[in-house]
Amino acid sequence: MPPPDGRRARGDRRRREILAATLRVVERDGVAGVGHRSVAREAGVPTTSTTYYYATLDDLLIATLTWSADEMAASFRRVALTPAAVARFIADAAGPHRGRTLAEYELYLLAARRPELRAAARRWTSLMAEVAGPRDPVALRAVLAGLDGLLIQALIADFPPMAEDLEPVVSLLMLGG
Amino acid sequence: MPPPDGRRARGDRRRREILAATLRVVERDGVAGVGHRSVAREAGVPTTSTTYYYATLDDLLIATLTWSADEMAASFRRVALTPAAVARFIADAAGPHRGRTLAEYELYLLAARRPELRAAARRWTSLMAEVAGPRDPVALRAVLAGLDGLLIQALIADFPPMAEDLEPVVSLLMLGG
DNA sequence: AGACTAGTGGAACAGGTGTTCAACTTGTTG
DNA sequence: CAACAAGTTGAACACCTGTTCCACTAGTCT
Repeated sequence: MPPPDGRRARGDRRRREILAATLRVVERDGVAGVGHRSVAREAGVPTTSTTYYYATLDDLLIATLTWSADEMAASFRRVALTPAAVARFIADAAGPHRGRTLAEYELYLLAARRPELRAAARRWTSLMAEVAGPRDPVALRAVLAGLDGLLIQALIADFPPMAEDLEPVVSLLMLGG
Repeated sequence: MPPPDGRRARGDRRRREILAATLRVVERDGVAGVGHRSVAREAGVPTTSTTYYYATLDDLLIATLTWSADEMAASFRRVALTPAAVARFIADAAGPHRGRTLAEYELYLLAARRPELRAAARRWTSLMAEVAGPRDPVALRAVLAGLDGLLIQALIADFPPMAEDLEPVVSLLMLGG
């Protein structure tokens, strides 16, 4: 294997820091708040380094949102497929991880206008489909749609819903299959 | 009744034209594309008239999105509560009325960050709840979430789904109640 | 008639934007 | 060592932004 290049190692670290800073900005101010300067300020680096690692703002945004979607999908993979556990996941997504969930739906909206982002946006639903195995596809679509709807509606509720309140709804949706 | 003031009549007309133009811009380019100049160009009016009728860009955006949400809710009111009709509604929303539906979800996202927009964003779900009457609230929430999810997933599909494909899923969701 | 009001629209201001450039440091390789 | 590559960064460019100002027209009212 090739000897590690110290420069590239530091570069990769900085690239990841910029990505993480961008995600924080999206969580706080939405996609609209992302700019070379705002991200650079958040990451504590000069303005030019964001353009060094991501030629255009679009590249930066796309890289950030797909990365975030991957992380969210991965975290969902660790959820047991019981109504209680899924209800807890939704409650957490709308509460403690609200910013991350918002970022996910910003990606949805961007994907609606840009085909190249769609695969990333569908990541967690297609992962779910894979995990669920070869069940009734109609029931599966119903569950996935229901969970997506519960999530987005939780985001525009005045107070984030509690897992106990979500559980019967989730249960009903999952029983459909 | 007071005699009509020609100036105010024209003014109101222009105000509505600006609103409609803003909605067209949102449909085409998203909330990000809304600016005094882009809207004015779309409406065929000088840049200053948008600020004359809506003091700030925010006012304009909020007025546009809540108006659009009201219209969408009203159009849903005319839908028969059968799986076939609802499936048709979703297919239309993701196909011919795609732009309008996208605008609706831009409002969702904005509402997630701004409490004052939430009532408007929840308009169509609360209207549905009212129409459905005093049914099982758990089943109702499941249906509403399912429809919302079907809509948003239809927006990030590679091809807008057809009503016939949606119908069994809608049917399953509605049978839950 | 004159006074008042609603609406119009061109010009401009101050500030922010994405991106480019070129000089620079630091690390790696022959 | 010299030659090259990777990364760093302040300054600057051209452009676009929201908003304000003000002179102006045209309806309405007494």
